[in-house]
Amino acid sequence: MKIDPKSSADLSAQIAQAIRDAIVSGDLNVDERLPSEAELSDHFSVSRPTVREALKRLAAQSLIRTQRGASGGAFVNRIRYEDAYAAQVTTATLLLSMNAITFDTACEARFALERACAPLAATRRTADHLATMRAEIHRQSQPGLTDEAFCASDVTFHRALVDSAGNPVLSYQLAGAVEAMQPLMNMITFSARDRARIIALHTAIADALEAAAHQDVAQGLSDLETETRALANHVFAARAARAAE
Amino acid sequence: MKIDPKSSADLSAQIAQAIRDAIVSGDLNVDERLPSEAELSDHFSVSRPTVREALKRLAAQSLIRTQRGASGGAFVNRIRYEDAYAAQVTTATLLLSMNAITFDTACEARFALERACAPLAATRRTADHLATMRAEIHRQSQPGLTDEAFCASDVTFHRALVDSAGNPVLSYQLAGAVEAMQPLMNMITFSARDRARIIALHTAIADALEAAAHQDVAQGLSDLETETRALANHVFAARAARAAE
DNA sequence: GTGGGATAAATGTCAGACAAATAAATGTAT
DNA sequence: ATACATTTATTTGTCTGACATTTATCCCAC
Repeated sequence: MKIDPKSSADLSAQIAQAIRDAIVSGDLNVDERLPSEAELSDHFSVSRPTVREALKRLAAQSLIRTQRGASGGAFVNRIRYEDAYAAQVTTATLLLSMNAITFDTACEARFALERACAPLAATRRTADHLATMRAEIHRQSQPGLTDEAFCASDVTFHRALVDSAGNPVLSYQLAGAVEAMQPLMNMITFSARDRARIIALHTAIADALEAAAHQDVAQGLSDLETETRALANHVFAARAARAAE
Repeated sequence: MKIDPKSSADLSAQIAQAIRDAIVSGDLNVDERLPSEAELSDHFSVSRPTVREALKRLAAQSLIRTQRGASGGAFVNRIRYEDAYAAQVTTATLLLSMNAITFDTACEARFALERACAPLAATRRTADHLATMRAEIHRQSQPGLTDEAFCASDVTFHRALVDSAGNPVLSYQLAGAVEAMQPLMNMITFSARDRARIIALHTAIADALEAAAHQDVAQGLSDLETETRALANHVFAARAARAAE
């Protein structure tokens, strides 16, 4: 574990990179304890605050955790599904909110990914998944539901669909796409007619999933994509026109 | 921007979260300058090293960048596609290497996602994408190619396929799945017969893409998935048997 | 043997200082 | 007046040393 003395980058960044490399390459195993901050500062010939900044960088990426007290220290984290999921959602949200990508692009990706789940979901969906989806459809059809509650239910519905594919990698990739879009979806006002159409499509998807007809699931998702993009583009166009006045 | 004085968590973690919230919620805009470290330590009533640890946490997530000198400071970063991509690859690699998910699961997800690209790719692929794919197929058929070079070419081939869908979100999600699997793929020894089968499938996929026959592209990918999983499982089973001796 | 306190080790936090980089203000010469 | 060099102020980067807090472990009295 070494750093380049003539690099111009921050020492804490270099040290963080050196430790990160050691973890990724397997030189440091899961749950292994790193040297103490004092030992690290000795090893790299820097002060303890500098080492600490490096460790905090790694902690921010969930690569290590720290424990206080005797026999405490920094330990290599086993990356958990939840950590990856949370990071994915944060990154995807920021990508979208900072306009690095458009709503249409995100929407297209989201439904393409969901369609990718359809064949697996048709095989593996359990009664539990179907029950969740039916329950959300019921919730969505209740009058007096706010737009935000409608969106939240929509997210739950789609998460159940994705989870029913039984592949955690797909679940966490999708989570980023779906949850990241929620702030934008929340800007949409759903008329009664819009909701009825969406609920009809949800029902068609649930029915197809129950019948294990994966092509029908995919078709339902495609129809829903068309519907969603039309709705969103309408809203954003109106918003842009109002802003131009 | 406030922190909870009676929370037991590290101050630097709380401060990082407070600033992160301000960024995600839009209170701090892209390229906006944060208060100086001295001002922040005043505001939160903590020392400057503590504030610095918080800022390093955010820097590790590419949420801010820092500049030295007068009129320097910490600025809110616009999340770039490359940053998200790099983070995605790191996370996916660690998830895989730490055995939180199996090779089969990752493989299944990868090909499901690639199939999701097929319809879009069939519409949007350019001559450039096709040329890249043909070139890689040619490289793969050269004798004397090492297994690692074969794998690297395989990755390039698949990246061209995904990029041809023309959706950056799909590209970066796939990058994680494909590149994360490379260390494991590198463990595989490809016999001449294996390579011939894979090259034939690659050719079929490229042909289908050129003909804009998206269902054939999907079918080719499915066949390739079967082939890859059989190969990998054979290798890992042999490896496990040898380890058990 | 068990309980409890002392002890040591480690991280968390603080204060103050200096170094280095950088932009703006200032001064100077042409 | 302009162009260039110099100074100055601001801000991050790093260091030193200290104290606070948490926690495992050892030791001793009971």
